[in-house]
Amino acid sequence: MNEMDTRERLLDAAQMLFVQHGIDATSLRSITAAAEANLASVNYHFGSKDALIQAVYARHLGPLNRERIRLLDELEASQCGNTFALEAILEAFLRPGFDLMKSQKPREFVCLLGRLFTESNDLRRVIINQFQEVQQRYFKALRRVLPNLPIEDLTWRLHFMIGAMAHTFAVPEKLSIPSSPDIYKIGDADIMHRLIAFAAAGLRAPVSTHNNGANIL
Amino acid sequence: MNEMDTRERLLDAAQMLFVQHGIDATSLRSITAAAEANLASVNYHFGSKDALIQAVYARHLGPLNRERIRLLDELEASQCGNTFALEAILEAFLRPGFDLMKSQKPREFVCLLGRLFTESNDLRRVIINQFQEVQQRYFKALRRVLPNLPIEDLTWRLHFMIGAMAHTFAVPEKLSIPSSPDIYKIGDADIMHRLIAFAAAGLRAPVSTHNNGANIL
DNA sequence: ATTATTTTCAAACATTCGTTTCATACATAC
DNA sequence: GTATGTATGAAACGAATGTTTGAAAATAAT
Repeated sequence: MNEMDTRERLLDAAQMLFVQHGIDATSLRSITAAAEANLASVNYHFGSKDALIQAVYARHLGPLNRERIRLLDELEASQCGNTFALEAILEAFLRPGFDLMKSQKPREFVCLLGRLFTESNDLRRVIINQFQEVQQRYFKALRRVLPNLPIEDLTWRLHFMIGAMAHTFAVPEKLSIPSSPDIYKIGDADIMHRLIAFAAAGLRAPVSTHNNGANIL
Repeated sequence: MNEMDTRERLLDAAQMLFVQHGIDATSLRSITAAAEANLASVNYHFGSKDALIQAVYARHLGPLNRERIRLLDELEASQCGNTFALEAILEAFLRPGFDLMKSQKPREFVCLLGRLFTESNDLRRVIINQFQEVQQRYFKALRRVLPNLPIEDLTWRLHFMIGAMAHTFAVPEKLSIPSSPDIYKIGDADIMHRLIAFAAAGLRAPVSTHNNGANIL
């Protein structure tokens, strides 16, 4: 049965080319050429190009969100009410994504994952719906840990954190540092812990009453 | 001279359609149809589709970055060394973008601005180069305000903040709140101040020595 | 071995794309 | 008025796209 081989090769090739040139700019011919398959194989195995795109996402997105739920279940079962609960919740949410970056091919996927929010509106809503259960579970967990944070503030701060995460996933190059020509080699786990520290502090920030920032004009 | 009218109408139509369907998925025919112009007008006024895309960005991106520089100049001239200097720097950086959201057509542009980092690799690098002066200026300013923050941490935390900003610009819908059916009406200035409070706290967070997060496994 | 099913292949399908051409209308300057 | 440079118009160009077709090849089942 050579079917699964071709299917997987098509998914891998599509994923790589989507990262490299974007989804819309990637043709079926370039995909099948990279996968050493026939042009018609995409329509045979997936039905259409759109179905192939969805399949590329579905391959890793389901397990990823399931892992996020599992880690939160595990955390809530342990019932540790210490002051680090916030960091623990954030790690449960972020770790599954960062874990994908450790191996080569899944690392390409997190790049697509980061771009998901800015992809064409049609595809986005289809896939983000699968994200709602995760979203609701973590929202409730965070509200329990941050009871004094107004719900609107929690909403926006979660929005900011997801933006930071998506940007870290999507943009491979960091900000180029002016005074340093070298590239910093940092493990993926370190990035995750930096993001956790950043987001935790941001979530714990005092709520601005009206105009907390200094007026610079 | 009807020339400028057509040019502007093409830019407006292109901007709107780019936001709606993405850049690659938008054809010259749909642009010229929306602008009530002839198909050949794009190639006449801009030379090519790529040049049109660059023109759409260049129309607002130049003034935006210049304003960021101007506000930082103004801030550094005032030399206020109080504890709110960090928030003032962040506001100088963020305000020009959020100000664009106040009027209708520029608001469409910030959506493109947020997507810029995840656009096709060719266009991105061309435009991001114009961002380097801004980047270096603010990096130095932040290093002065946060002298104890290691340079790698500052780099990553700036990366996170830019991700939060880009995500806020690019994604119109906020996180849907489970326990609240209504949509929160918040002014754009409030969003900016929320982001400033979030990012300032994140930038001031204590540096994690090695593994600051709680181990959830 | 023969049938049935699945997978691959080359070729062509009809559209759509960005771009070009050349003629026409319009404005301004001499 | 005539000439000149600018803008718009309709039509066509070649190339590339996603999809379909029908036959050949390969695999599985009887």
